[in-house]
Amino acid sequence: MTNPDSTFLQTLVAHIVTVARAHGDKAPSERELAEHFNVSRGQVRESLAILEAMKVIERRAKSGIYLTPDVAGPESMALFAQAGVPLNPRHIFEAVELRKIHEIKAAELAAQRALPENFDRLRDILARSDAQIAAGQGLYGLDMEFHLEIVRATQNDLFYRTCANFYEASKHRLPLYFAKPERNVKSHAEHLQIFDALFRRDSILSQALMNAHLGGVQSYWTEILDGDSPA
Amino acid sequence: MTNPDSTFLQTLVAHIVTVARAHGDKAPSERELAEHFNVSRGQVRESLAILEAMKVIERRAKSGIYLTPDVAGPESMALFAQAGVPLNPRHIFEAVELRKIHEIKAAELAAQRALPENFDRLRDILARSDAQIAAGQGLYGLDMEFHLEIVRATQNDLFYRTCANFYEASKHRLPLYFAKPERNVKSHAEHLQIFDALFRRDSILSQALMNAHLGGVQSYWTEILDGDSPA
DNA sequence: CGCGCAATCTGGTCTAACCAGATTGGCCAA
DNA sequence: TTGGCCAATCTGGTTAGACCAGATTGCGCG
Repeated sequence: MTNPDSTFLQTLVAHIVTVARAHGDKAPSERELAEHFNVSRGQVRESLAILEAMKVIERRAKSGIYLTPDVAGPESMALFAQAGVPLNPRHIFEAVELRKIHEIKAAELAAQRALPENFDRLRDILARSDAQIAAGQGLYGLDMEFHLEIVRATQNDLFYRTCANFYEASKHRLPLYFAKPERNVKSHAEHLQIFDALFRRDSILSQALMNAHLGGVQSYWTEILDGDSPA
Repeated sequence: MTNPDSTFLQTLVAHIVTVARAHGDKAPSERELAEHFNVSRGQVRESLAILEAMKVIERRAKSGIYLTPDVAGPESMALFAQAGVPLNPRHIFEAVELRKIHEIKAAELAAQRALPENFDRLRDILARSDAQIAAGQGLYGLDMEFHLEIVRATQNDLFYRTCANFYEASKHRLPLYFAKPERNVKSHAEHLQIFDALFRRDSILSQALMNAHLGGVQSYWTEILDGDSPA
């Protein structure tokens, strides 16, 4: 998904979904897809293998390709993960809620378990953020780095990977959020506070600050979505 | 990963990891792998595409295939997800901790948000569990269904999918856990209590019961792992 | 001993087949 | 007209062979 040509995967999926709207529907054949996109069949098969592993499609030998019958609603995880797919308010709400579930707990655990190297990395991230802010630039990826490093500081690798996957999936929304300078300044200031609480190993305060921080994100999106078109 | 020939993916990964560890994280070339497993290069490439999407490997054009530089230890998420790969104590600990993070919160939210249909499904699952227990059979998948339904009851689809993926990945460990009859009876009894708390919309109690329930799971694994060989 | 070029290796991509089961459409018989 | 059966067609699965261009390596020359 982070590959250079992950765009192909996305357009492929978009095309497939366009042709086969409902779950369980049949997608174009490999040969058709290959011709449509002007690539070889092998190329298509490689992408289809990934989509199958992601459970977006199902390939039935000698029969065809089908959208995976979905047990829990029309939007699949994979589709959600795609950059460019318009997100509806419900998606945003769910995403932020999940972040809160993960990261408030992460803050609590990180305050207890963070190692010197975690603090070092956090300091480095904050320093770079500082420079970025001073230069009038947005935080973008640095925000993600900061939050992920906190999860990493829980020393739970599985937890870290889960969150990392999730961030990867929502990365494309960052530019929108950090477009406004004042939001960057506010975020950065809050990050500094959180770091302070973590460094003092204050679990309770860390949790509270993280909660407030993410609450801000939540209300931002609410605002945006109540306004005009969703991004 | 649930495909019929997912075994090939597994043996492939096992081979790659074995070889790569000895050669500075560089895996055998596609051509070598193809020959080694007596399959075509296309076949290998399809599997490699999946492994790359899973971030187990990195394919560098014209250079080679490398194990993804692992930011947090040698065992990757994907390896963890594989059935048959021996789990070490750290994995177990992390998995249970992540379950607690997810499911205690899920219990809290479910108590507040569960819809009649969620209760219906939970009742059905419990009824089937009853039958299973009465017949002296293990719970196996029913345990997973119960826990997942609670997450679904939070009405956060993204949350549900995240947990569903995670369960899918650890499914293979269930038979070990539910081999002992008394464990089934205990789990079932606790499930009934949790359902009761949820139905009475008691967030606090639901959380507490879930915490205790998962605590039991935790100590079970601790026991097992302190004992003999990990499963 | 060190530098540079050439042979080699590697992933990336494409074409052209064959296989065997799934699917379908048309033809024939009732 | 209708029912059923068989053959042509389509589909994913899999393989072989070839070409490209950059990465890598190693040999030989200075």
